[in-house]
Amino acid sequence: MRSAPTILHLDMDAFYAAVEQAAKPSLRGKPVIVGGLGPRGVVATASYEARRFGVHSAMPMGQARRLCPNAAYLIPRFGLYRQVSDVVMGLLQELSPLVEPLSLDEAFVDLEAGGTPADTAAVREVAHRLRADIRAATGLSGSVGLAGSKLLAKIASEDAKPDGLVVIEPGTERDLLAPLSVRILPGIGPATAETLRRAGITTVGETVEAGEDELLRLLGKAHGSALYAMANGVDERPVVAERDAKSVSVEDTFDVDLTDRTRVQTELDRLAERCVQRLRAAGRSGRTVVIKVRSYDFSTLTRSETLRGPTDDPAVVREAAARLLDSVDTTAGVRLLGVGVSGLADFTQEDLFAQAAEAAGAAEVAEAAEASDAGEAGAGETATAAGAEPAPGGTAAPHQAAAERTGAPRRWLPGSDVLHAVHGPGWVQGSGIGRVTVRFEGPGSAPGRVRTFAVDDPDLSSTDPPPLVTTAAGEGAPPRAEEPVRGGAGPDHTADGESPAGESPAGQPPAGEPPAGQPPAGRSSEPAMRPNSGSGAGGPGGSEPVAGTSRP
DNA sequence: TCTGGGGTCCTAGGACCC
DNA sequence: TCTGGGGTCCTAGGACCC
Repeated sequence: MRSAPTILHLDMDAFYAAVEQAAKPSLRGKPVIVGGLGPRGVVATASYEARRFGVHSAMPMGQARRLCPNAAYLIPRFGLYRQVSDVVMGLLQELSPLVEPLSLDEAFVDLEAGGTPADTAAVREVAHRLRADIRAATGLSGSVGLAGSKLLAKIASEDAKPDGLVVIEPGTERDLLAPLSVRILPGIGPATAETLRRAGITTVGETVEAGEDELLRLLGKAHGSALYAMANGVDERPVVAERDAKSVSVEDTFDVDLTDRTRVQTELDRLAERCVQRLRAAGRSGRTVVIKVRSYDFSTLTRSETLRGPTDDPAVVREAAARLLDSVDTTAGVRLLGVGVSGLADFTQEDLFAQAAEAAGAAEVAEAAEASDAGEAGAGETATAAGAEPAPGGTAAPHQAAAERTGAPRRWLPGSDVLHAVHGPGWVQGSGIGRVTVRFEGPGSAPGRVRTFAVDDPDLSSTDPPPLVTTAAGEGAPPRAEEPVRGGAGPDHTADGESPAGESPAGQPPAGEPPAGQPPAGRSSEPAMRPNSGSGAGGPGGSEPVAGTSRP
């Protein structure tokens, strides 16, 4: 525990949705929902405007559509989000060498390790400047929590949302936590909360009163003692800059359950290939191959096999996966398949050569070459799979790749960027029945017009997203009104932000019109994402999901 | 239109070894 | 030819997080 609030937690506000709003002026101030658009998709992020309708992360997309039928529904574009994330993480790196990213939109920073004086006024000033810098560099808002531990810093940033800054002064932790639900503590999910509830424990204060012995009895050793410490505001976890991944995995949920055993095997092979590509891209190899099979009824099983030594050979992983599948009955229908590799070791390219030479297996080498060729054939899909981020959407990609190979009509995915020979840059608002609707606007433009084309219009092509902020200084971001610090009574830089996390669903919209009037500039390199929606021929209803039904 | 995808950590039983 | 007691590895499942 620290005597000054020098641990910072940054959480970008409704990140994916906010990026899309920054990129698409006509969506600013409107409900935007990013997630899988297939029949089994879920919400990844809902903008604050959409949250007012009750839409939230992890909600099935069908339910979101019922609650908020007029929202713009968009497929996630992780390449773009990663670019923006890199900018934000770069700003954090300037504050301290100890930056621990938790995801694309969240990170801890140890300000003390970065030389910030250990007093509240100094860290508050750093956080204030950080938020302004993030807005200037990305046009987006982030919420910041400052406290003496990770636990409290994260609670503080949650309390600060959206677009705020909350400081929790060391010494106030226990009193602040006592009335809150146990669910705010990390590691307490639905199941643990229910176990505690049955024991009459619902708040953090009641957790403390129950005592450590009782918690150990209820939850076991590791969980119980961790909970007891946290409930008392004790959290000594350090900010850790870099952690090596311990496993790599890929999985696909299918639009329709797979029943044909040959198809199941084919999909498993594909997943093994994708998994190995990711493994290799990370320069790693692994010893344990895992497959995951989710059945029609959502029951899930895993099977694993540990090899004699680490591998990154696609054939080896594919064959292990196939062996594992032999022991699984799939006749009733497979909803999801996954392949993973764990027990990771560092595996440099040199090691690979050594291994290949040693094995002297010409066959092995040939196979590896063949596999990497096959990988390149997938173009956009491969680029996605090679990234560190999940492929978007709930639907398997193979149909799309197949469509491109056979010259079938292109799919225009909602939200994706396009370029028209006459009208310039825009984005796909929706498509179906041989038509595609494009809105012509970009991050720096005014809200644009909509036009409709035939899906095979030769003037229309896919393109990379333009950068959100194209300025070099200049009048980049508009100066924001003074920071809306919560609970901060008094101008003194001392304790504020004890306002309990109420999360009013009617909170202000994420303010922030990014700079206007900038011409869209150079390209960035977003890998083409083709998560595919709908299954090849004759999908249900024969039309595709349409984004942004709101009228111009 | 019920429930994504990529991870981490923990537990528990059995095999195996000393 | 009644079984003690670790320690480690492997496998499977589950809770949790973003």
